[in-house]
Amino acid sequence: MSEIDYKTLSQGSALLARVTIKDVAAKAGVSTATVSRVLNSLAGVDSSLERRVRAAMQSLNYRPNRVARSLRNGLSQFIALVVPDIRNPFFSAVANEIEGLAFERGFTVLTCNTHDDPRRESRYLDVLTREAVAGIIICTVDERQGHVEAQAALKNGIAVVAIDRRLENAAVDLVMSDNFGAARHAVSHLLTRGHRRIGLITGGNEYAPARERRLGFEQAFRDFGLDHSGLERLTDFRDTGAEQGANELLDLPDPPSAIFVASGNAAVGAMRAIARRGLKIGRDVSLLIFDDPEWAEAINPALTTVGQDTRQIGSTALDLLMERINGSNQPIQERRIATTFHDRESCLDLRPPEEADSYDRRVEVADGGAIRANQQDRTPPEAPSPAQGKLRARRPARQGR
Amino acid sequence: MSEIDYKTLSQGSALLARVTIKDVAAKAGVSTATVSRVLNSLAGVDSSLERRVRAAMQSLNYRPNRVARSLRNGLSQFIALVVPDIRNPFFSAVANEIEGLAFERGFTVLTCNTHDDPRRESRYLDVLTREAVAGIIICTVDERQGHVEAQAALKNGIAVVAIDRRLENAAVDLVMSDNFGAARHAVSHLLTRGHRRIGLITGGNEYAPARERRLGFEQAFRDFGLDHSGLERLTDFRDTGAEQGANELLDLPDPPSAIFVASGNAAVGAMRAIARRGLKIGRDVSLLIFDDPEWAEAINPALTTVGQDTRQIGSTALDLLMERINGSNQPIQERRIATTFHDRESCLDLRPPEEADSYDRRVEVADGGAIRANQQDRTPPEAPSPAQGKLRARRPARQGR
DNA sequence: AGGTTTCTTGTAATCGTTTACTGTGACCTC
DNA sequence: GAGGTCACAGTAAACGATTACAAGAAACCT
Repeated sequence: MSEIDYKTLSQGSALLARVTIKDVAAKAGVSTATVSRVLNSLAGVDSSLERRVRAAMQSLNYRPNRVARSLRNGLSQFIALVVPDIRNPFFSAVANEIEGLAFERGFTVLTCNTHDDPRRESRYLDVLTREAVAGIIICTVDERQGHVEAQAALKNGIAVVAIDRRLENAAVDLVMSDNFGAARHAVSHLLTRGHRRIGLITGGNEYAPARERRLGFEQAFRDFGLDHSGLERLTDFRDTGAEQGANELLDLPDPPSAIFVASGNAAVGAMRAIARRGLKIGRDVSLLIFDDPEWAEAINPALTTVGQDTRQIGSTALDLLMERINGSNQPIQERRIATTFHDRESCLDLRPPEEADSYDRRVEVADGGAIRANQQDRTPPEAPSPAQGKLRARRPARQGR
Repeated sequence: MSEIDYKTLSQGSALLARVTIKDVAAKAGVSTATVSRVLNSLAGVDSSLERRVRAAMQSLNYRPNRVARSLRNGLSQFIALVVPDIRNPFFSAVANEIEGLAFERGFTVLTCNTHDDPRRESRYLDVLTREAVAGIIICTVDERQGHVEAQAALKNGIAVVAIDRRLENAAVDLVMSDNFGAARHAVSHLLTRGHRRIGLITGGNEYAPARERRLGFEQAFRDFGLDHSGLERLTDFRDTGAEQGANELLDLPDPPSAIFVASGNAAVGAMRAIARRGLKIGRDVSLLIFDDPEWAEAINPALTTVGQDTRQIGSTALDLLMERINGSNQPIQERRIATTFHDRESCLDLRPPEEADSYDRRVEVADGGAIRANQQDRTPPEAPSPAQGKLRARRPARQGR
């Protein structure tokens, strides 16, 4: 706040003389080694000296230089989060969780958008390695090839954890939702309510979550002793692809009575397609989506969704990463995170009223699709609790729509 | 890929011997100074030497150590983005833009969520200063106090640019939407269509954008020669506050015929309130929201919105920041970014059919609310082009609803 | 008292760059 | 040919921390 400040300020990028460990040492009348020891609270410093050092640090308002520390230690206090697109609510929610917890542990998060571009991903990983980040949490663009750069990072002592997508051939921990179980449960929900022609819009086979969700979709049909309807549309996880997929499905001579969209991003596209042709969700066509963005509950009709536990995914990934950073040699882990099924208003019950039974509105789904009632539910008159693993239709078929 | 790699890999955080500038110098038979000169493409290196050095770098696969460089230079290749909440689509869109452009310029982005907590913000700024980031783009939590830490950063030669919120008493550039004009235009839209009781849900007075949007709201009434309706609800920019505000408005004996929600986040809360009481947007109550999240267009009815130009905000902020980083001494700048009005389906036209005139569906709003037709429009049969600055109602009053 | 151990502190090397300064020829000029 | 300039390359000192090692003092033992 003195005049000097304004002078340097007006000089643009001129650097103020910063207070270093040397200044503290001089002020306290000790060596820099001692200051450093106090700084890192290493044992073996006389308490009177320590007090003097701390006082000096205080009065000089000393803040250690993190860059110098990184250079010396070979590791920084950064962790990186590498995702395809931070605008995707799923990723921004995960990012939010990771950032919050990391900060509390003294780490700062580097957010790296790859925009689904493998070259960008590898350039990022290269930079991150050179910045000596302590760890990387990554949702790779290319499950097959991503491991190359990841190995390089590992070789440099950087911890790596994969989220949401597999990193094949790389010895890294993985955290992702129980996609198979969630999809299976969701589609069972539709089948139970009489839907038989169910469309699926999902990403291509190259991503584990897309594969697993499709498999869950098909498994649900098998659980009911039905052939799956052949209404799968493998597009990408973006809204434009999904819009096209939805258009194709709705153009069919015998269109599906319900559509399961396997990602929140894609759901926007599907909804656009539905709206554009003047159809109403929950009346003309049922919609069930994977992911539970904030707005899904606020619109009319409120969407029935599969919510991923972004907080749990984020915190689990960070925990695993921290363990690795701290030198853990545990075997590679794969953690599956339970999802929550939010039964709202976008799925018609096609059964005649007398057959419709009550059910929970909010169900946690884990263990491959087995159903558990959620304690927080407001209206759990009777838990359905079907046969473990195998759900059975109560009625044979009944053509939807 | 050799056995050595796996050995170190299994040792957890053991560091591989990295190839340094010394190795390159040795291999090329020159001094480290020369290598550094080549690296930074400084003049005065014999071309044959340069070739040898480059060859050595190639064959050793040398990558400069960014941390060492930072320590020496006092500046890193990081820029930080400090925002209240990255989950807010507005911020994640801005972040996406900034990240993309920064990466192309060789910078990596640190994302810092303050969660609307001033202490967290100041702790972050402290860390960022110690990490010697090159620049900070910040949407402060506290317009009054934020400047303290920002000054500290400036003193350390770190460039600072404010977005979306003012940083009072700090000599930093500012980039934000033309909030006043956008709100004025949006509310004029409602007034033109016969709405008279218009609710406003916005953030408190402590934030410049909230203030400006409220002022724009009131100005629109004045433009029409009307008293503004006294239906303002100053809550916060979050969904819960907005939900409560909407409930209050809808509970009124004479509820508003339209509600203007001054932020996308808050809109979710307002919509929830509307849905919970079984009202239908665009039929029972008109809704107009600030911000244009992706889903606004996909739902039914599609929401009429004021879209902020997140790309322009991001790129302008980054440009200004880069100029400062490169030592620009330009006077402080304030850049206002034009918004785009998306006229969709959530606002009723209360006029009798014969009075309703055609209008543009998508209008860029700049210069304090003056209207310009947008070239991309599909249906511009006749530009309304009202008197500059002053809009006039074509009919006196007509009580809405 | 001498020797050994223990505890505390300091000295100085180190991390991988950048860069001010110095040195060394080559070339030019008078 | 002496003196001056220039272009290039190398030497070594930073940047600010950490830490192996040495040194000194105190305590303890025989």
